[in-house]
Amino acid sequence: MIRLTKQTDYGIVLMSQIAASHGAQFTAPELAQETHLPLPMVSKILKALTRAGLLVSQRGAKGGYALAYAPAEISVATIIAALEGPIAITECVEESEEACSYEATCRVRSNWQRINQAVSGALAGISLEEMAEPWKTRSQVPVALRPPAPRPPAPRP
Amino acid sequence: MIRLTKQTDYGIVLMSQIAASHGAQFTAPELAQETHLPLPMVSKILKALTRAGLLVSQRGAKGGYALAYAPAEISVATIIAALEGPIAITECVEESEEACSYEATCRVRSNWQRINQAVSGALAGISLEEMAEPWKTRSQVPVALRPPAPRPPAPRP
DNA sequence: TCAATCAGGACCAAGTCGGTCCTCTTTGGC
DNA sequence: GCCAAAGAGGACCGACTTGGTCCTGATTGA
Repeated sequence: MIRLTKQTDYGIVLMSQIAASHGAQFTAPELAQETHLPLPMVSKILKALTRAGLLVSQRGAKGGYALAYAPAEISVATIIAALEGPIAITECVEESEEACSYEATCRVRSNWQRINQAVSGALAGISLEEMAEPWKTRSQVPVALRPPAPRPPAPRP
Repeated sequence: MIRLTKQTDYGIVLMSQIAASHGAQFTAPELAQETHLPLPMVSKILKALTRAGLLVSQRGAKGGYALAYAPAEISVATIIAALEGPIAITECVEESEEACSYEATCRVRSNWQRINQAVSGALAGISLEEMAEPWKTRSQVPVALRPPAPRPPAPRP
């Protein structure tokens, strides 16, 4: 299914939590408590985000994690990419030019790129800053659109 | 990762193949041959698409599958939904109101809806008709947009 | 020196996916 | 009326991915 892993899900929650207190530094246990997520998981994810360069860490006593960039500069797409690699809706859009054997005959190949761009464009259009505050308060138009989506065929009797 | 299952991937390929020959009827073996996908898989997927109402099937000798709607009326989102259920980027946007236990404290809950809408909007904006022909030939603007996506932070040294 | 923190793996149970196969039912042609 | 071609519907299994835990270091401030 088109679904983020829980790790990424949690990662966005954590980043949002940090973003909500501008520039503050949090320890893993603090974040685990505030988000009600299991500490080992939180710790694991924070490490990954640090390795990816989205967080900066301070070791030792009085240590913790803080954002490496302003919330407005970090998009949801970036966080996803940090935790699970480049967004690739399908194997055949992955950069690894591992030549899918059907490439020559596959008529949709080029269109996968397009779908992928649509999705990652949508995700790149949402910043951490926006994630940190409830949606309601924002007067926003939805990000991706095109006239009324083709009405989904009703389930046949 | 944000990735479609192969079943869905193949499903879109198959639907596109059928769409490319307007209204024609194909047998599973024919489609397997044209797309170079394993027959049992093809068969399985066609059955699922039929059950979902996107294809109509004709049993018996001279049987086969054909589209239930015009290619322009079927969106990629519809196909995905048919094969793997409603698009839900995260557990907490699933309709089943299975009350995630953190709901009260989760600050991003409402924003997941938004991400989900962005993604499904992007997918709903691409029709099967477009998938059936190579991208190059179309003079299209990308589907999902918003001004220049916030530049992704460069990987830190 | 010690306790608090982060870093980096190893490890495992459970679930999901990709793929195959088998047995029915339906239908058209001879 | 019989047979072959085709779809319908499952059962089944191996392999991989995920979610989650735990352990052992390395740093650093008090």
